[in-house]
Amino acid sequence: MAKKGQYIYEYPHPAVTADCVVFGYDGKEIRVLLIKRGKEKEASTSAYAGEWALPGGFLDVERDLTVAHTAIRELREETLLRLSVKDLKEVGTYSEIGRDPRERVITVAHYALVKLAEVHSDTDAEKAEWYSLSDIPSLAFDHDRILRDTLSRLKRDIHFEPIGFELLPEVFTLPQLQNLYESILEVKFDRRNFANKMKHYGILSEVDDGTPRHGTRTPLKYRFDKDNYDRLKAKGFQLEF
Amino acid sequence: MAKKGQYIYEYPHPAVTADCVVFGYDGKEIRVLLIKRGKEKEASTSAYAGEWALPGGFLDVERDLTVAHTAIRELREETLLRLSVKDLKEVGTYSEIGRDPRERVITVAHYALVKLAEVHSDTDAEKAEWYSLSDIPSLAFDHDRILRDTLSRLKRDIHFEPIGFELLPEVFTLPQLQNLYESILEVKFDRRNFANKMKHYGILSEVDDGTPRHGTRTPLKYRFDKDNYDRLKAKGFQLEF
DNA sequence: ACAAAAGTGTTAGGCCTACACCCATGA
DNA sequence: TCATGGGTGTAGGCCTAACACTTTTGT
Repeated sequence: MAKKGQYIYEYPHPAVTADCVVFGYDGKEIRVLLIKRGKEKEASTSAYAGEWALPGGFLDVERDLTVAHTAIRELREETLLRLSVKDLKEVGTYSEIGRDPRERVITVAHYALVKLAEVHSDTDAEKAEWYSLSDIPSLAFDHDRILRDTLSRLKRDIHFEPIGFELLPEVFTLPQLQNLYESILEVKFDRRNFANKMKHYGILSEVDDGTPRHGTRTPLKYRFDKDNYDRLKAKGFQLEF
Repeated sequence: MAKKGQYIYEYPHPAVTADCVVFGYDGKEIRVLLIKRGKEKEASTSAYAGEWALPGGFLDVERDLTVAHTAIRELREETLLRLSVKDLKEVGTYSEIGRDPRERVITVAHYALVKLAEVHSDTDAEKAEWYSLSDIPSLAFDHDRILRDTLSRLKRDIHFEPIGFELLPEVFTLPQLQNLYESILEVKFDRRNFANKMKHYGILSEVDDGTPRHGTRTPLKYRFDKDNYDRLKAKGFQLEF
């Protein structure tokens, strides 16, 4: 962060922060990465000390190229998770007077999808934790609202974006994919129709891992066909459900 | 605005502005409201003096409840257009270092749809002007980019929102509605299919204005059935095109 | 042995798309 | 009278949704 000192303006300026809702999928349900705010009395930074919050922090006016950069920097510092700006989607701005008790703070909320299995071990640093959606504690500031809004956004985006790509491991099964959609949208699909539709899009390629497969009890493995997906997306499509 | 003085912070703070892309429909094409930036040397406010820009301005840290309030306040001051916060949709945040030559300025872009016919006369105040999309001058700051982004957003939103409600007068004709969709999406539709689909949704009610209508040369008049629309929207629908 | 998980194909109905003619008005 | 604009209906194709049985594994 820029060094502490005296910064003088002719008119009052707000502080700006970036927050990030990081979603992961543990194979069963969607989880969200939360951090525990430091209890230490660090002067003015102790608002909502000890409470859970979305990862995020103050814009470094002199160094952060955009607020998205703020978000990834804070994410790295607070949770050791290394994302890049293109992994983030902007959700919206929260600017109500009084949303931060210290001073006027405007935050820009983002969200990101990560392959939980692959980052899991990196992120137990410090005080970050993956919470199941059904189990979210009450959050600092207006972060409850931000999380709710972001969830609706995710539900909408899932129709247009390859959510599966980003939340599932490289190789996955159809039941996993279906379960992912079902848990985000909170609905149930017919197995056969789901498979038909997915195969029809032509964005899945079967992975032959050698195992002979006698029965059908063990699901087939697939991988996303990124090329086909990109081609499809370019022509403007949507995954219907 | 808050009174001028000396405002001191321990860390540098950015300035925050809100901008607004106001779309209107003149019965033929979509237009955008632009303002001409003051030429007068008002100290630091003279960036891009004399150029066209989106209406907008600085957040009043002490008085604007949210950045959306900033947008409607500035809109009123600069163009005499009176909108309310619920008329605005947030498009996104623009925060690149250097996007404003004066200091670090982060802007939150919004858009609004207005019934051009009904506000037209109020807005010729000062230096505001409605520009056809095919005729946009080059704009101050990164406002070109903001406008482009907002247009794509509008094209997306049109599938989910009752754009017609907000851009057309109370009473309108099917050809008008079709032309509106066609000019936003830059495509052409089959007249019969368009009419079938629209009527099928059940959100149009025919307006009987007494005229006997011999031929079919004069189009029928309709009004949106807001109740039906809201009901439809609540169950989650989308206008397909 | 029984319950749970996964693979697979067909049919009916609805929605989208393509398409042509008639009438009235204004030039 | 001719061109333009606007209203109207239908048939075919595609996509969606509903639906049952078999196999295997684990308990």
